[in-house]
Amino acid sequence: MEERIKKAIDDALLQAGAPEVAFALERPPDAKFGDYSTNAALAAANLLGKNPNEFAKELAHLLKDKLSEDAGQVLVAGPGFVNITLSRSTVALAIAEADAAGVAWGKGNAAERMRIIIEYSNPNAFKEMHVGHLVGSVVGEALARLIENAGATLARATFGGDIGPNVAKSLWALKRHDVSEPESARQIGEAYAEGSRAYDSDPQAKEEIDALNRAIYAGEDRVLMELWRKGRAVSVEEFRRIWRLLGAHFDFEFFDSDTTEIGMRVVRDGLAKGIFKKSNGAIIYDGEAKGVHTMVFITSHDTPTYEAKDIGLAFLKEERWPSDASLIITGNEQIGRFKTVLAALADIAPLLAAKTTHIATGFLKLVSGKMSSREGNVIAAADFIRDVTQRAKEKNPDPLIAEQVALGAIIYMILRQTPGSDIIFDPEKSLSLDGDSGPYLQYALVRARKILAYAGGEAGTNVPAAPYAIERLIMHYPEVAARAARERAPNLLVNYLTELAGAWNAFYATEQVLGSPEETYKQRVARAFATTMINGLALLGIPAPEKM
RNA sequence: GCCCCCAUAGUUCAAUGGAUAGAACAGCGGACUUCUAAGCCGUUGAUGUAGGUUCGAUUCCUGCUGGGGGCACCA
Repeated sequence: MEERIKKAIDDALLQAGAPEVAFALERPPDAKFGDYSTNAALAAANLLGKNPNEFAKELAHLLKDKLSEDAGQVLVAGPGFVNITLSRSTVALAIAEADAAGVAWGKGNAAERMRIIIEYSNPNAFKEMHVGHLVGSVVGEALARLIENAGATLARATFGGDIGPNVAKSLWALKRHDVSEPESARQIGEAYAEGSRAYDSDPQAKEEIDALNRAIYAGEDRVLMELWRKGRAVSVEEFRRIWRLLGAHFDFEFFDSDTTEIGMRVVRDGLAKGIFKKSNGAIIYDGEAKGVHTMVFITSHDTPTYEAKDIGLAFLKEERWPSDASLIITGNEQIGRFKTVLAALADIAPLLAAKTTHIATGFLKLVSGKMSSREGNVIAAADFIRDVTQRAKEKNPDPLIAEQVALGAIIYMILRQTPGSDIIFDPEKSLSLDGDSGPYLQYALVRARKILAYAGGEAGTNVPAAPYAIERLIMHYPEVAARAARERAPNLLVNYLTELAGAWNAFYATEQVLGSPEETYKQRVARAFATTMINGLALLGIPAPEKM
């Protein structure tokens, strides 16, 4: 639909003597302005030095003609917007299309020939996954699904930390307590906190931990490496459990230890070419000239920093899964770090750097302040999910439904905001199960499903004279899904689905479906709504319960 | 000290340079003998500050105030 209208506007502009004007075509802020609105006349009149209102009238006239039976009304409003209200039959056709398309409803082709690799979640083994880590997993998975829905061929990657000083801290404390068989992510996480405190307060511990770190890189101490392998396995098992809950899965699980060798090699090679330089025994990238932070890539102890590993990973990804674009999703505290890494990569491999994009997610913060695993005021991801599930059980004791509702609430909370901005939540009040929330969307769907369970017979006859508000919203779904993918902004889809659920709930409250004169048509609307909601929730990773 | 980000209602969030700045929660007030009240309807209430660009600024630019993040051997 959107494409047809765009084409008509292009043609009309050409005919009016204003070809190639950039314009916006959007859903107007208020339904009374119609189904589509364009500023084309404003833009063109500006360029031609004409009166916007008069030009808009001319354009509206031409458009009405070109759209023929699609257009019910084409009107000029405000400073010179051209507003298009579709005809009854065109809206009904869109609803029939949504109904018939099923799971294919809303699939796009904008990214059809693209191979895209997306990296997210990036947990640290030897630390417990806390609620903050949910953000990257949830945002990454939603983006992955949106981009896939836009037609791209996608690979999901995650880059886990399994080597480096933080690992040494955890192992140091485990050794201290003579643990040789770590049993839980919690135990390992607590060991990390202990090692971390000792590192900061006890000089002798610091020395031991630093030595341990080098020993892990060297990999020659068999007892130590055995403990490392076991601890890592326990951590990874926990990550996978949480990924499963969130519906995330990865084609590639990379680890630090996979990237150290190639990262070191590339950086040393860059040193020879003058891209990096030596400073106090370390190999650094001097970012001054490019306006980025100067950072160490290889330490004076000849161990790689995360920066060198990121460089190594970029090459490793390219080797394993060549792509047209590479997306890396991390917390926004890493923005500065990635500017340096990408600046360095641009010097080493310009093409690789050009197709790599860093996307920052917001930080999840407590009302009381920020969480820190060393200070121990963290909420473990697993505990958090369990607590919210518990609260959901107060309304519905069914364990499966409670879990679906809880995950819906958590994912919604994370995805509803503009990407990159911090998320603040109050663990006391916890998070919302009503109003603007995941369960609000789920509940609207469940009500539609209930009607459809009762309904039967063929649908689509008895079309009421004027479209319902819900119909006019449903038909915009493919455009919203496409835009959310293009702008890497799942919140656009969240906002839309919330509005959609509200329109459905209003419809539900005022319109009897079963037994009404327009029953068969209303059933079709209900099915089109359910299809849209199911597909939309799936893109976000929010479960779609059968009952609530 | 330098770099980046942010500031919208009591609170948590929206708003490709465009139309009367939208929701939700909290508050206040309603409806309902009907397909599930995690719902529906009504209502009170906001762009930090001073300028600039523009036909038009929450949006772009500059100063100020306030907050967050980052800045060589941590991730």
